[in-house]
Amino acid sequence: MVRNTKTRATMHDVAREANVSIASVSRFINGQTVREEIEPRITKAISALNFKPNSAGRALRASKTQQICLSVPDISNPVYQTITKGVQNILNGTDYRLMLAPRNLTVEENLALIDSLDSNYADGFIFLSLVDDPRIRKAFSKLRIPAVVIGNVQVHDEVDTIKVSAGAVELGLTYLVDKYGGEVLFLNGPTSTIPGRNREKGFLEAMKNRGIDGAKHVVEAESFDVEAGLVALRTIKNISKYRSIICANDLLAAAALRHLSTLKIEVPKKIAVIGIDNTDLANVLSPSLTSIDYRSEYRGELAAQFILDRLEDPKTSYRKVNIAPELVERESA
Amino acid sequence: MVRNTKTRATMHDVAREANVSIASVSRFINGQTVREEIEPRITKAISALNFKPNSAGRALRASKTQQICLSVPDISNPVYQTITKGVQNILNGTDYRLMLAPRNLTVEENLALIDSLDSNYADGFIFLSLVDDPRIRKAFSKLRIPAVVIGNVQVHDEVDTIKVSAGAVELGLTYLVDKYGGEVLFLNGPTSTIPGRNREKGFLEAMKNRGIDGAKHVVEAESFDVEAGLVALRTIKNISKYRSIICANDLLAAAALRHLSTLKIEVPKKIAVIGIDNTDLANVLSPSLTSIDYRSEYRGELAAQFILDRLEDPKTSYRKVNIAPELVERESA
DNA sequence: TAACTTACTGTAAACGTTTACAGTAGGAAG
DNA sequence: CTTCCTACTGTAAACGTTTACAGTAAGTTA
Repeated sequence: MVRNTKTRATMHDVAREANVSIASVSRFINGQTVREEIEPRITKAISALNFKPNSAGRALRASKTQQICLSVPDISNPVYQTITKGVQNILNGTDYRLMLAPRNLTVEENLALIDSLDSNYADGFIFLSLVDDPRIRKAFSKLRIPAVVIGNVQVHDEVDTIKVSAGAVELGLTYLVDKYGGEVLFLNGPTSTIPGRNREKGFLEAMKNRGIDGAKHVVEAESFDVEAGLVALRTIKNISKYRSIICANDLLAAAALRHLSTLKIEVPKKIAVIGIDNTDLANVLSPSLTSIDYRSEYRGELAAQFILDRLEDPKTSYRKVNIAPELVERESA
Repeated sequence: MVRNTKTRATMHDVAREANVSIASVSRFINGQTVREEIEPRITKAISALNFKPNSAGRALRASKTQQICLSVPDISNPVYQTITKGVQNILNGTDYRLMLAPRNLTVEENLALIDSLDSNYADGFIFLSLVDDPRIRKAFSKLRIPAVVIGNVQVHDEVDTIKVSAGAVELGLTYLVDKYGGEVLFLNGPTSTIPGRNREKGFLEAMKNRGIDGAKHVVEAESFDVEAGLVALRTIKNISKYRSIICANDLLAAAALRHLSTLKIEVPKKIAVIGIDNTDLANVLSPSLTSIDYRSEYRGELAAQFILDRLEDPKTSYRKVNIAPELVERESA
């Protein structure tokens, strides 16, 4: 009954207090059945000593950290916040904790992160990178824990992947042309990123199908944020000749709305605007933003669920999911 | 030279390969000096075996997890994202990892979280709660790791705290009245939360100083988000009688802008709008939002720095910082 | 030369769990 | 009655580090 308040009670203390072996305490805690008689003794001892199992001891012995590492390019971007939230939604019901990795905007940051996972601080890895590189692919293939990839980064096949299918830009373009006619401007993010490349490709192909050389209708921002979007838009001399703008994400669309508002060009009356990602932002902007939804929160939830499933049963066959884009109409188009 | 590719190399393996004792390997890794002759042997063995120290072993022996737990009410809110980013900014330069706790909107969620920290999975705790409760205070006082509190939740004194001083609403009110005159509406969040209470108090006092009973000029949203803001605003019959609206955060301000835009009431020509928090949102909205800055990213950075400082030297005297509000003028007021 | 100091090294014991294994008690089956 | 099975139990050995301690070699001082 001598309780040391300075240091935490261990399983040994509980075992002594309950007058059972430490193994029984461990088994009881981990949900195995113990003799009916000793169960209340253990419960009592645990609460008397305020015992909580030590994560490190557990992790060391069982080689399980109960942690999932989530890596997104940049937590400033609403779409990654939404994905993070999705992951959290699922993890919170479990006894897994969420580790938020440092941002991974560059190849080097990605490599350092993937490398660090060798220190065994996480049981699973949810990976979302905007950049692609053979070194990333190689490092990734040496990973010793299950991983889920969100997005189109190229890695080996032994992972669950949640991709977004390519049709978003085409979908938006069709909508804009059908509804408004006229010329369409594509405000893209950097083509050094995977989505930048893919979305440009989607735009050019869709334009080609219409017999137009899309290249003249693209303006590329230096990054996927509002500032860069504004800078890019200011390079366009005669923006009024466009009937609509499709933007590679909602932040760029926000930039477009601001730019047009500054120029007193009415949206969508004069120029219609569409974003991609359908983040929380879309409902906050005025006019509210018509945006192409890739179900970010759901993708986060899916990723977390895939990891949990695989941790439970490593033999599960690898799942390859494609999320179809869906246009959500609001005021801006 | 027999390398087992199935299981990770341990320090023992490195020691054997380098023909030194495991203690020397450990010391070398932890930056202590070793005999000049053996240093290259260890380095070589480490890279040959691709050794990475195991976090769990380290954590168990050294009672240090190298993890900081961050708890914010709800990652959906831009202001907490910004704070998270600030924390990340500081942590990324160190060998500490960031754990993102589940949301803590309710008292129960807070209690469960604080309780869970007894499992020793984090070395430090950054705590930001909207709700206050004696049980939280009590649980918090039993915490065995250093903590930093962001915001005005009541806990014991042996923590570093980063508060925001009360003047924000007063500041905004003065600005609005001086600039526009007329009546001011205060769109508040729930008064069941700490900032809701404080901001209401600030508003009522500031109004009283002007000889006005502020109570009639307050509308309370059910939560600090856009939807709730819109719902609350719709209950106001004749909004045109107000010359300006001050909102308890930027999301509510976004709701105000949307509401006014729907009603075709020009901002700031007919009604001016001010938000609080000066989140990324402010620059994205149109008209861009005049908002009262509490330096969220900086607060996150400060919190992380405080934790690191205290982990380095537990004797550091407890710091109590107050962040003064600062009005950032943009288009909406 | 010896005695002392300095600067390092290796041995071995932790840290707090989980779990293989051997053991035991009690009931069922023969 | 013995034998077998079931359902538990406790002992003790890990897991991979860090670190107290004792030991040693080389350099310094007298």
